[in-house]
Amino acid sequence: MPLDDQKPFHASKVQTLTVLVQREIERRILTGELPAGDRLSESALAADMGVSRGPVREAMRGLQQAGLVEIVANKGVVVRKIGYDEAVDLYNLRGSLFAFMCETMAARRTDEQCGVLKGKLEDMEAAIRADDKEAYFRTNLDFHTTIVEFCGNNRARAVYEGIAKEMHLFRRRGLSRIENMEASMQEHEAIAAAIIAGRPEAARKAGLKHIRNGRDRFLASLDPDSFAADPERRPAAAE
Amino acid sequence: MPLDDQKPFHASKVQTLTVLVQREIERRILTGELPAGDRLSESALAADMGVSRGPVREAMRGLQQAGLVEIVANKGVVVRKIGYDEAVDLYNLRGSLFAFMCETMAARRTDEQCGVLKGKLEDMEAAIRADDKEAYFRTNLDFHTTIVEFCGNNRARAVYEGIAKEMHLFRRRGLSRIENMEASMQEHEAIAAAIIAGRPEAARKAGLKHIRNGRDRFLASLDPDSFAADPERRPAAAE
DNA sequence: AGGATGTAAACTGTCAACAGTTGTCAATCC
DNA sequence: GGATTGACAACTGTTGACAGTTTACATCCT
Repeated sequence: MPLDDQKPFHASKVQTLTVLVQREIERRILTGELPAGDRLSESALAADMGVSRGPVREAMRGLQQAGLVEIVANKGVVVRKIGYDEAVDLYNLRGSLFAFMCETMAARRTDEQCGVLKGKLEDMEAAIRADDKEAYFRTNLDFHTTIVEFCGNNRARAVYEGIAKEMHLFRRRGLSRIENMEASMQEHEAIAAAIIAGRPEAARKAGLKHIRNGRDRFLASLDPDSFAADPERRPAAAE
Repeated sequence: MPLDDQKPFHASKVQTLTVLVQREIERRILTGELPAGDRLSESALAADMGVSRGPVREAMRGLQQAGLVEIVANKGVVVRKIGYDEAVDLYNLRGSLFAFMCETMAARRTDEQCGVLKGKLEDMEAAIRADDKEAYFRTNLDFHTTIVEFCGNNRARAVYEGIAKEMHLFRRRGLSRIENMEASMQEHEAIAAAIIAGRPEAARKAGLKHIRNGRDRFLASLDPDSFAADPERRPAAAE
């Protein structure tokens, strides 16, 4: 037993290669390192990470179920590409989920949770006063995460986070810019107020409105060719 | 190759073994053939199905992401066991999703879809008049599926169906008996009426109420020891 | 007898090799 | 010249084997 191993704790080998690989590929997809539509070669990825193809294949199976890649038999796996309609669907679904979480948290909230939520709100206000868009983006994310966690429904949280990851497939990098911090902030205040007041229905409506506004802001910001890469998904401009 | 069978056309080999295995294991779990809490041995399953361990392992990875099994490194995979609180969470989440779908369909419905929906409703009425619980159960399922499909949001449908599968993990077999067909039928009529009338908000409320009533009926029907198998999940009756 | 310890069996994690399929590209034929 | 065909290359699907870990059990000591 080599006792020179300088690991702080032995917590190293409890991780299986498959999990590591899946996490790494997911990271590459979410950061855009592997852009949507890219074809992923098992051999190449395996060689790149210094593992065999087994763990890579298993990781792919997980990513497929998560909706991040598509697998075609005997052809390979590609990073999933999301069309216009699907993007709208995802926004709507996420809105419904977030509304549900706001509602649920409003019904179950504790005083401590309210305190934490108020804190996040103040962080955002501070970022606005400092006109620090980067900080606002971060605290904004934090605010959402807080609600998602405090709603207490773990399955809903898992689904929500999965959808959020999926949405990275069409939100281009650098969307961290917030167009209208004040408007966004007002929506956050409405959500927090309803939750803290313990009014589930009001919280639900506020949460839904917030995501819908985000959706509309995003769609409005699209140049028409954004989804041109897969035009066959586009036509259904109805509804 | 004992798995693939009497396919009339050669359309069999486009299916990969992993998919077949995953489907088969999922079937065994949903039918209760592999009960919740059971430990699954890769070697045993592989031998039983006449394939090697590779496809089985890949299938497991997919089932894990779907929430049907849990995988612990170096220990194995067990059919997921759902505690009382998680069951309630799943019902609530499903209610929120179904409500969203009713709302969405009400906003997008076509005349043709309304016709189909009316047809399903009549099928259920016929089953009630005939006092055929089996037929009612079937047409009831059909009614729900129709809404889920016609809402047009494919991602929402996938999530909903995943949740529904997961709920099989705690709904014991033979729950197909419907306690109160008339009450259930009234709720269905309210949903259909709101959708056909094109009133999204009313449809949402009707759909939500329906699942909530189903949840309460289910919870009320529990003998207190139903979830005793994993008592550590029970205590958190607070919050 | 009861608990600790060491050993063996069984199983999971990983890998490398084989088999089958898809897509490409050049040679051939009309 | 253009389309068809056939072989080759690259890749995926599947398998069997090997290595490391966990678990159960028998043994030994107190």
